[in-house]
Amino acid sequence: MILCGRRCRPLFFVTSGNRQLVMNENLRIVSVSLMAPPYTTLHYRLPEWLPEEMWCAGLRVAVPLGARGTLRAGVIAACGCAPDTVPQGVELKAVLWPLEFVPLLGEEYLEMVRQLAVRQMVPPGQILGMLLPAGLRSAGVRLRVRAGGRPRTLRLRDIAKMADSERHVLASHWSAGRVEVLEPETDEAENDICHVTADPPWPVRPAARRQTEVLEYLWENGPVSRRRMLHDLGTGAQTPLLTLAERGLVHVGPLDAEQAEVCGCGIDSACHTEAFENQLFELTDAQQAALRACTDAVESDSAETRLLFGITGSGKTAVYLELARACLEKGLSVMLLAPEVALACKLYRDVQLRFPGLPAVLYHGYQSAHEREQQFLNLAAQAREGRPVLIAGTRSALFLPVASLGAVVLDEEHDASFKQDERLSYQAKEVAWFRVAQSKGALVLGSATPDVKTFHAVREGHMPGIVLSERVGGGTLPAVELVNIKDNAVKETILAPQTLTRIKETVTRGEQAVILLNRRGYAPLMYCLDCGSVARCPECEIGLTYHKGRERLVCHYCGHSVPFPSPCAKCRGVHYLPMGEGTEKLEETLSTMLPHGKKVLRLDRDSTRRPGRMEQILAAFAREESSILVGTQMLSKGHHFPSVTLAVVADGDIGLNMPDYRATERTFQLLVQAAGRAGRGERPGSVIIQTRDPAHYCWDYIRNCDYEGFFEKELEARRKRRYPPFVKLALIRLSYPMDWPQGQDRVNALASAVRASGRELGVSVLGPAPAPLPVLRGRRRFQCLLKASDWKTIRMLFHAARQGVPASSRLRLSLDLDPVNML
DNA sequence: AGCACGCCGACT
DNA sequence: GTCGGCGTGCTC
Repeated sequence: MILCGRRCRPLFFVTSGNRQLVMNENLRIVSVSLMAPPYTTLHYRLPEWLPEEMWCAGLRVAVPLGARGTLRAGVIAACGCAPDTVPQGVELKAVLWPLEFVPLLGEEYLEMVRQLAVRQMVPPGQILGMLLPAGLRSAGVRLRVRAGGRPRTLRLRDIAKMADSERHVLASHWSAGRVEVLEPETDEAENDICHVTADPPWPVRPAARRQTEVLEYLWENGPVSRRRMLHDLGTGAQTPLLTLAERGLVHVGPLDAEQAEVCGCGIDSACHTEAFENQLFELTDAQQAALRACTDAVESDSAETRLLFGITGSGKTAVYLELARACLEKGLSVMLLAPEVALACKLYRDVQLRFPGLPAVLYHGYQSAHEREQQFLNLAAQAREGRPVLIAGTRSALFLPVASLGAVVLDEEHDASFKQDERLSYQAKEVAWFRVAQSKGALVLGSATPDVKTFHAVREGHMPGIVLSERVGGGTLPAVELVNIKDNAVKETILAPQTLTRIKETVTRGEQAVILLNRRGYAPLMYCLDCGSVARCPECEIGLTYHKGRERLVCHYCGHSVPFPSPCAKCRGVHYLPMGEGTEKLEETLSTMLPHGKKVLRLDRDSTRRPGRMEQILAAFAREESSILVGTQMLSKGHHFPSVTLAVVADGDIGLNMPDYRATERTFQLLVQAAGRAGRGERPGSVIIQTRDPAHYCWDYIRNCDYEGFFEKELEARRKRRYPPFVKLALIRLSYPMDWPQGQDRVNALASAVRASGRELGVSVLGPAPAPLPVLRGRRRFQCLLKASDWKTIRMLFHAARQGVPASSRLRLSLDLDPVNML
């Protein structure tokens, strides 16, 4: 096979007539990865109406598909395919027209796409469909031709209908630069973003079921395009949506600039960014050493990894920024990536503050489609010209095109959200490593509580670790205190009396407190006093959580909800006992207990559903409009409030008993991070952790902020129980619809096949056991845990298992390598 | 995703 | 007898 290079000229000419013809025939077949369904990679002839040398891998093209020749956008995967790679008996269609003059994607980018495709076991087109912004994978573009008299605009499908001679004329205009590719017509349904404008309960008649359905859907799914909503809810939702829009309960339309701003970066004005003015300009010796270690990694002629292990406030960001500058000065690109939009924005702002005028770009998922498209195009152009850029963003920025990547920095590398994404499940660390490996750059992992696997790699000598052990500016670590709540006398709240006292003292002094409770809603369990049953989700069999403000019982796994009050599903009774306590109730309880005039704010997924709400809440708390902020783990990340002197972890045990080998590790990380919220200002802070198990080994390490001690203990436990980093772990998830009678038999049959090939390949197979959530969204779920010495064997096993399931089967199986949550 | 082809209920 | 429902299957 002959692959054309970037500037694709035919690789060779053969002068003798006949042979040249044969060669040209070969060169005139390309394979195209479709970026829209069916996402396959298909072969096409190159058309005679455009010059041969313009086609090359990475070029986006429009191709006809199917009997009616409807157009799809695709990317040329390879040029000059041998005719024998084309399946027999298919008549090749011709590529219709290119979508651009120069290829959007370079060879390195295509290689990344191929790798991802292999790893996810999906066609490359599907990967492209996920990585490129919508406008760049649409065949709906128009061409503006400036030739002769007045310019005309034509759609690509008009070209499909043209006579050959006409196409040749157009082609000559194209080659002479008289044609411009216009952006695809913006799809109104795609551009209209719908979101709820008021918190529940909403003033809607109970009889208006469709309106309630729309509101609940939007509440559950956040701002979504009208297209997606109608797709999910059916076109029947159109009328109720318009009614709601008219009544002002729902906003429909493009997000205006102000809202878009607040959606992503309003956080800047809400939180004080750390005082870089004082700290950053002079690096401490430790920071200098860390910086040197990182720049060495950039300069070496192989790709290298560094762990930057530093407690909160030890000045990691300053090192990142100096590293970024060093890279740019050498003409290399840099990516600074954070696990959350707000943190990414903060990094970006830090860059702007520190190095005004540097070519920096902010990229995250909350930007408009058009914005992302422009960014992608811009970066691709810079990459083609080899100009270095600095990208600050969330992990989705990993997939932007850049030239000569000097370094990728993953801040908070232990964060689980570096693994998961709704559309694409990937390990940011692995993709980042792949990208720096391509350019022999450096991967810098930063964390105060590194992933156990990462730290193990350091200990084993696979990567150098750099320690920043002192807080810049000499702030002290907060004192950590355990409160036993096993025999809590006060039943109304999970907060023990002494905790309450401490909270009251704090707010009376005019200081602030944050309270972490990792359960949203009002009450996680609703107990029917008439029949003694607990309200459960009909789809998931999981307990429904009472949301008081919303007047509904909600399933936290699938989002299904029922109005409350409504009769018990079992006995039609109407008397319930709410049990347990979520953030909503804690907020309510606390506000009745505080001294007069002291207020409570709440930060969780429910209070921040409307665009901009999170920033408003954080800003109000930063302005000290309230004394207490109650919230889920959302509030443990990176925010900096100088007046907070007390952090309370209301239930330190959540997570310790989860069915996940990483539960302890994650509890440790979360709690250390939460502890970092207190005492970041002038006044010393303290932390209270409430627990039913004060003897658990992890508390001592948390109290002393002793990561390494914790690491040793945890590693020993994993060695004993054969968990990563000592083995590779994967989960095969199986599910079938509950109404499928043969389901159980099929699962059993598949399971014995998997166990058999497991024995053959040396993979230990556990299960299948019912998943921790045995029923979800109407499907019964099982999982098989696989332990092997390498990933390849696991993939082989999964491939074999999937071969054994007919395509028509209602049994679904998916492979999760190194599962982040085992639920 | 579209759009074909292909087998079973309420109509001229 | 036909029109039409949407259940599988393919697209170079």
